[in-house]
Amino acid sequence: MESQDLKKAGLKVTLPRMKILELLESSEDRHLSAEAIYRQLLEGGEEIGLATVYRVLTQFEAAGLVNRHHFEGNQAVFELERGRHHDHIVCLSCGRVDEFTDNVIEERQKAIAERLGYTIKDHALILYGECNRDDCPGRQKA
Amino acid sequence: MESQDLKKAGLKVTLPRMKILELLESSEDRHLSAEAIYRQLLEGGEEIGLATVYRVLTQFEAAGLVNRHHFEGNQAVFELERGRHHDHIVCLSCGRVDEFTDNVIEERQKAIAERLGYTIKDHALILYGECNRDDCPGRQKA
DNA sequence: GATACCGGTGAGATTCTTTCTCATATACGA
DNA sequence: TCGTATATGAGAAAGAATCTCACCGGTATC
Repeated sequence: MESQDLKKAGLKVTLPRMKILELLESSEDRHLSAEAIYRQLLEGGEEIGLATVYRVLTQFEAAGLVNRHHFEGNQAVFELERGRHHDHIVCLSCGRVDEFTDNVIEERQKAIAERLGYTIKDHALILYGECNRDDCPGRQKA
Repeated sequence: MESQDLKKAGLKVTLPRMKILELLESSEDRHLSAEAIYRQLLEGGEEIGLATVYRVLTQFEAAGLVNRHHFEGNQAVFELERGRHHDHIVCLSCGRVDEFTDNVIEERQKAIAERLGYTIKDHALILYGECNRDDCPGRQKA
């Protein structure tokens, strides 16, 4: 029930917000750019402006409903916050994104920040590589 | 002798390239945006266009002379490659950047990539926080 | 039930960073 | 020194994200 999420976040339940939230929840690809969301909404017959998509996503981010990532490339991507922190590994050839967590790394990060005199607020750990999927264009046919 | 570096990188020794390289080597702040470099060149009386700064930095990056980072904020920053890989911790209040390395993290990253079926090409690990310097605007006077 | 209010929206303009275009200037081997 | 390929500078252009502002739709008020 997405409308609950919106109300909980202190946001009015409006059609664009609902549609965007639905799309984020149902999309196979968990990491979507604002443009991609906009396009899919148009294809779905919705009359939602790009400005609204950006606005809503920014509100969602502020409300903690989504996370914004800046992977390689120009546009930011958004993913639904699902309560489990994770980092990302991105295929440079096909754009595929996998998620992972590593407690050892998390602990080391905290220790490093403390040692250097920082109060850590956030972190970005992104690995870039080539994946081994058959349909990845970067893959040499074996 | 910067001109050696340029020749080694297969780049013609031109005035803009020399000046930009010198600036990167002598700057107190190791992480400079293209704009910042451009401004400092102008202040130094050089007649170098912004387009040239971007072009040269991109060439330097391709030649492995500099690294490009996308920290929080809109502009990329560039730093001279000094042969020692390191990650970054950035103060969200004052923009200060510190560098660190952690072999444990590096090893874990490799293991994770392998486990997920990726050949790792690069990685970005950036910690964001508040530093404890006296002159940091984010600091509460103690 | 009519009306005033207020946040939300869409379209386009705007900003900002970065890249591109192209005429001119420069480096460097012959 | 000359010739040619390459580099440069200025401005135009592209691309992402934000801002402006008139309009629209609920909601509250009477």
